Amino acid sequence: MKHDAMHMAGKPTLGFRPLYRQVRDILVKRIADGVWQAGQMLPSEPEIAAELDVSPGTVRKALDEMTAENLVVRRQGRGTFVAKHDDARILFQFFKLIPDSSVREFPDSKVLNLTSGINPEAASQLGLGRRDCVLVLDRIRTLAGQACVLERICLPAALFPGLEKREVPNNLYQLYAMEFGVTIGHASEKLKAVAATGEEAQHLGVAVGEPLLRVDRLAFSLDQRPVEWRVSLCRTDQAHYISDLR
Amino acid sequence: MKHDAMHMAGKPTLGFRPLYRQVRDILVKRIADGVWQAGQMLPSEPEIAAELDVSPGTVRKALDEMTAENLVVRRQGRGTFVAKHDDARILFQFFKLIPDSSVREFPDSKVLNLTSGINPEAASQLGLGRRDCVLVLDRIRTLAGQACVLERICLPAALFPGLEKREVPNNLYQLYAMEFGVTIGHASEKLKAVAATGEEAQHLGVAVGEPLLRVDRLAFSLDQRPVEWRVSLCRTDQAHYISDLR
DNA sequence: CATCTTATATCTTATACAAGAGTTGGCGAT
DNA sequence: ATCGCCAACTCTTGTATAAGATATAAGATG
Repeated sequence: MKHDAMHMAGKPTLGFRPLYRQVRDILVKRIADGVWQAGQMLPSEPEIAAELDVSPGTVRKALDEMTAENLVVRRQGRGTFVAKHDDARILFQFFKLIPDSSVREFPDSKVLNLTSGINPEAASQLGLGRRDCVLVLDRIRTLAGQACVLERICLPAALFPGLEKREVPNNLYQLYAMEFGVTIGHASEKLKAVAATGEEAQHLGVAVGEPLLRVDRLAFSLDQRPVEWRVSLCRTDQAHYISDLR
Repeated sequence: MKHDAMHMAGKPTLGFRPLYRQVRDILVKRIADGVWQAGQMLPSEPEIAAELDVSPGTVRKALDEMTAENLVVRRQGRGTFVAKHDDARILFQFFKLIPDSSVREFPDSKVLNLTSGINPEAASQLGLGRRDCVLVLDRIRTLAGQACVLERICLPAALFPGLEKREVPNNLYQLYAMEFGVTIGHASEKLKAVAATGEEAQHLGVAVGEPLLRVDRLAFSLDQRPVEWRVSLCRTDQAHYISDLR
């Protein structure tokens, strides 16, 4: 009775999704749509199960996957909560640069520039039309008292209306989620070592030609669409980028 | 009856491990000890369950975790197999450098040097005594026809007896597993951008001072002990290092 | 104010059945 | 008699569900 979906098409296995994955999709969509907001507690597993008319174990398996993706946080005896980008664990999910000889810390930011306009290269990266409006934010970040990262962040203007006229906070991904309903789910980064150009060197306080770590990041929202393109140039003389291979 | 372990100590919760995790530990140990070798098929879930006197679902949950850690590979209808380092998926688990404009490929290697002796710095990284013997392997790797990576690999000599007198293959982690019973479970890498020194520049065919990506990797065996320290210097003018953030 | 009870959340374990993948053996055509 | 095909069998992992254990916090109780 529960497997009607798989028998609708001609071939049973084509287009079939397990029940727990369908449940997962429903729950993810609710978070993406802001029905359940960051930090908020979800209904209990039995409640969700009753509402969707599945067994609690199936809901649980859906939440297992979402936990593995850092989308929700579970606490036994308390409940299940939508992951928030200011939790210590989630904060460093997307910030991989740490000082060589001290504990992990979150950097300060100073905005250099914030404009909007046509930008074919960024539009292409973000999967937009060549003439779609793109927001471009330049800023410099400070780690352990030293100017350390110079970055350019490109966003689809359509998704972030009014961002230009706003005070830009340090924690961008929290802003995206709270004010614009855009939750970053994952990102893929490409790293290179490059030589500092004149302007870059000046901003970071290093000599021209000095090696910098160039991090090219494309970040995706919960519905798997690219929503941020970011290129960061990092001094790595007193810090390093960490990557865990499992 | 199954929870005796938790009642032995004063506090119930201290030192208590769920049954499925105990099963996981047993299975991991069997792989680590070579009882089940790379590529080999494990007994079926019901068989393992009967042998350990737990329910199949418990074995299954243990294998779920091991699958997530890339330790085993499951194939519906076929069986569960110990992960092998020449499977396409596992191969690139530990090799993150890919050419800018072509498909992923695995590099060739040419050994420059292989020695053994005292090396306090490497010994410290590997958690050995300062005077324990360390193997040091220098080699250069070629990607898409271009000398691309210059790396130094340090190993505890005690774990790899006779490695010095042996032909060193391209795929080291497969060698560790097959010939020395050492399976790499995970690794943590620290990345920096550095300037090429004279010798480095010569080996890689770049100018002195050219930016290189320096990857400092510590790799751990299944029992969580560091067994390989590797520093790789990479040209990134035609390749990049990828990192997925989830 | 400390302790116990209770309600409710997640966590663990168990069981039944479905789906995928070889293997085997029957059966007909050649 | 032999080859090829296909159905049935049997083994595997995958999915769905349910019941009891454990953890947490709030309220009752002394």
